[in-house]
Amino acid sequence: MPNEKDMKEIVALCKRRGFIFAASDIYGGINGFWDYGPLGVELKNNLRDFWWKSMVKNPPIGPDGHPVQIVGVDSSIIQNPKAWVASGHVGGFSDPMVDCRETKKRYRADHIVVLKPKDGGERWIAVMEDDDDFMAARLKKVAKGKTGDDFAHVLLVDLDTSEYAKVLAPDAKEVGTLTEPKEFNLMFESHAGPIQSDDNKVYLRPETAQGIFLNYKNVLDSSRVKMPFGIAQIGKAFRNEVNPRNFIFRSREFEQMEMEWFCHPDEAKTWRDFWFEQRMKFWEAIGLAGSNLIKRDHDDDELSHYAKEGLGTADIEYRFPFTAPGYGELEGVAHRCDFDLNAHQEHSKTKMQYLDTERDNEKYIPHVIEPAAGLTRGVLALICEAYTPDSNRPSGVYLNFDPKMAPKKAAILPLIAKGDHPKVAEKIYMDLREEFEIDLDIKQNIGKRYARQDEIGTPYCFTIDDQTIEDNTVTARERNTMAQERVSIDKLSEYLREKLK
RNA sequence: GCGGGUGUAGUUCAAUGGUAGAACGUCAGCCUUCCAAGCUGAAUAUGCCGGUUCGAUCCCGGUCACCCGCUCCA
Repeated sequence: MPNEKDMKEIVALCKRRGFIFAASDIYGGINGFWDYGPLGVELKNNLRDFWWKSMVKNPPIGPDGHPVQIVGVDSSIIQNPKAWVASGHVGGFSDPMVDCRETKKRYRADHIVVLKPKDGGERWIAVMEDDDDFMAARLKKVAKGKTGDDFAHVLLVDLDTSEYAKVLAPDAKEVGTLTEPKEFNLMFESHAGPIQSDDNKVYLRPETAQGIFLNYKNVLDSSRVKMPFGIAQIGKAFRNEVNPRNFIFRSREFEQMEMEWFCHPDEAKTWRDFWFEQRMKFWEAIGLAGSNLIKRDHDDDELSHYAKEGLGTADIEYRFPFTAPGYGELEGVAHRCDFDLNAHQEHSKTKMQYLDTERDNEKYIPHVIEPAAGLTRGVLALICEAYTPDSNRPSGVYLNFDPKMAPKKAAILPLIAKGDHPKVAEKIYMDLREEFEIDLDIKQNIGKRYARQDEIGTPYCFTIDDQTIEDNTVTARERNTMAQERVSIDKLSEYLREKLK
């Protein structure tokens, strides 16, 4: 299947050409961490800068026909731990899990209900919470037709672990196979200061959003922003994922691009719809168009703690090779209500109310619409989308990056490594590199060099030949079609500028 | 965290209880007027730790990493 996008080959290409390496490769790697190589960092920066431009520097026109207002921040990765208590991450970002020694299955301890026979029977039957079908089937099988009413219902987490010996696990045949609950804390911990104790325990942020909420008041007091407005941030975030998988898709250290849009509660729906549409346009503008990009609304039972009320969350998902025919999340647009500002107001005793002079001096805590995108997931989507096997060209594959995203915009290639060609090439290179990311490649035959540029997704190659010496034109070779045209040397900047729009 | 699989050069693959090979890629030189051409040469590998053995890349144990399936995934 020559035209299938094979994840193994994509990963190999990423390493071979310097996009993405396993972190600490020479020590055998480390699970859940990846490094960006010379081309990977260019690609990531291009995506990052395009996001910043489309949010902060040149934000879209709002529904009322006027440009919206968004400012940026860059907050610390480590915050006062109270911030994570207030945000709900200390309490809610960890789950107690139990394993079954017999069946090797794992369950959320707080989702298991234990049925204690009212007649004093010694076998306590564990079932999934809120799953009546499962309970009925289970009781039919192991309790001879008794019903739920014949039992006292107790949460597993409320049992003493010494009582686990009586518990029959949900899929087990024998009692007493459940392990003690283990905490799965998804937040990385460290210590601020050289002496480790509980007193100076700190967390590496699991999302960049809280750094925005913590600075909401500072920004409001210093920046002359008015409701509605946004605060944007790009940065690293850390999660102790149980099981990092799928290359850089689920890693323990990753990068987010988040914008918190503050607005009057009555306008939340308008802005939620507006931002979702804008975010779709963003990804489409850099090449993720078509059926590989979809919208998906979250089901009620998967909503975050902050989004249970309100309008919920809608994801923008991309069909990665490893999720196909399904999709994987690229970005979520959530209605966080006033959850975060309320929580911080309560915990920090700092007033988060906004005095809206344009609404008759109404005081309110604004609602938040949050478009939160994965930068590193975006990079992966761009690579997967661009990866194009093509048996008709020497490289066998090329990366069809949108020119705006391509790590190198053009390569300058003297046809022959001798005579005047290299001199002219170097001059063109020096001129163009002031404005664009440019490769200068002199050695080896021209076919090899075209092929190499195809593999790293360089959209244009400018080749210097004898005619160049006579009339100051070069051949411009286009990556996708391999078509060539002659362009005047003094028009090359303009040529690239036009193509990169 | 569980189960299964895989670890040999940058990549894709060979081979072997006793000197680890190839192709492509990379680098250098020659050649070359437009798509990995040709010639010459070079560098680079048995994931890591331990055991058995005279000798282990090969057998065994552990570990790490990756892949698949569960589980999990604010």
